[in-house]
Amino acid sequence: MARAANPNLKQQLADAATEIFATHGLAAARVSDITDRAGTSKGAFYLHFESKEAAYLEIARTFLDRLLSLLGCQGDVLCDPAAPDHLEREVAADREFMDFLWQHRRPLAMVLDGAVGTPYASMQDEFIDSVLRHMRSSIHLHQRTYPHLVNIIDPELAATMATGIVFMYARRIIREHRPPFAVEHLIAFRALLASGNSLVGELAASSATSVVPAHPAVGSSTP
Amino acid sequence: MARAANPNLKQQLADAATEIFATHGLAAARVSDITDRAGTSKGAFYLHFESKEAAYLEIARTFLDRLLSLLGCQGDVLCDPAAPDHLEREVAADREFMDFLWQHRRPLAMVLDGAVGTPYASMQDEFIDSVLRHMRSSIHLHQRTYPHLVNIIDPELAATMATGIVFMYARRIIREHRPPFAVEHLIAFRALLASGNSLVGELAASSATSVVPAHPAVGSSTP
DNA sequence: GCGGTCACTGACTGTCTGGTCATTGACTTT
DNA sequence: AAAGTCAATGACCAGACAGTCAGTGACCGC
Repeated sequence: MARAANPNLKQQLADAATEIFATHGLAAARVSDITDRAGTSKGAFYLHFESKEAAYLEIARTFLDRLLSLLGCQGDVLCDPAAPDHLEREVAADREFMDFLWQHRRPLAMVLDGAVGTPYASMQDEFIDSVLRHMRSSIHLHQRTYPHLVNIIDPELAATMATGIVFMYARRIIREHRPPFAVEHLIAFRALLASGNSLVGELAASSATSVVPAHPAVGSSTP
Repeated sequence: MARAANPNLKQQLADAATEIFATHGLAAARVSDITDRAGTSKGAFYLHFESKEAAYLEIARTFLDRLLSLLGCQGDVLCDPAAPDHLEREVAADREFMDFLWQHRRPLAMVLDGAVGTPYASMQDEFIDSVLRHMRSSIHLHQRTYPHLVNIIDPELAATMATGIVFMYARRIIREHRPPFAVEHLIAFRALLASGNSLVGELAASSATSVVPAHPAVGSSTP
């Protein structure tokens, strides 16, 4: 054996690359920017990464896989809307998700902003699609808990709105570098759905005539 | 006088540049890509634009100014929520706005995706801020028309949700190159607000006990 | 403390592209 | 039709940067 490799070097390079990709984008990022920031040399970079593009791909993939894994786990935990602590679990899951985005705001910025004009531009779409799918299935579960929900709002609109809230949150943490108060927006949105459901329920109960048909689901958008 | 300049050349160059910037981003766009697409020479490009960056700035600025102008005009037209045709006007304004984004989807893509790592990256924020401001004032007007609205939803959350819907729409037209059915989502969202307002109103009327305090505005987020 | 291995270095190369400018030739004026 | 003007061209230049590789010396086993 000879001198041992620095076990942290690849991670240092990945961290530096994440920051540079997030602020400059893939095309404008210089490998020398990355190695300067990591306090190492260009040669070291190419010992650990095939190319600048390969480094981008590896870092972005790792981030997206973690995100998908988190959303997958949440889906498993929340799959039973009849559980007594389901609401608490859901709020906890939302907070965990928003916190995940906050903790990973640099790779998030990199994926959302960094790869225009490259074969990796589709990663932004992958992020949006993942969140949208997650929200669709989440809203689908809500429909079991809140029986009147389907009379109030088209599920696709609700999922789009929830995803839009997440996206607005993402843009804000990317820009302001601090967690905005808007963490609560997603939770508030869910509370709104619950509120709407119980309002319709109470109204149906207190009124002789069924009012529900007068308020059909708005925004039905199945093409 | 000598030979006359081609009066369309600058516009041809701007159109080509918009497309190239939208697909490649500012950093990765080549001036030769632009001139090839416009069917002209590099020299001609520099007769009309100071530099690649200046061309980006001019095109993006023109787009954003048109957007601001549209939103400003809409604000003027809609400032009287007591007008009898106010609802129709509002729906028309929303459709006009969504259609504007569709018609200008290439400069939109350019502004949203194209300028990471340059001094022009802030234009994406300018777009979001403009829409958010527009939605805030729009929701503010709703509060006069729908007196119970303030009991249902925090105005800031509502504005964020509306902006999120617009953003989701923008991302979709950029990706799919065809107007999604989601044009109706914004209009449906407004209908939802109206619906919620009348539900609370009906419930308050039909119930002896005031139910409204049981459903305070959710997501109050004034920091 | 010596020889061997290999992680790491950074000067160097080739390529790519933003921007320039001498030249061309289309069109006008006389 | 000759002279003059200037829009437009594209070969060229200079600088920047991705990626290479011969060299260095830190660390290991002996």
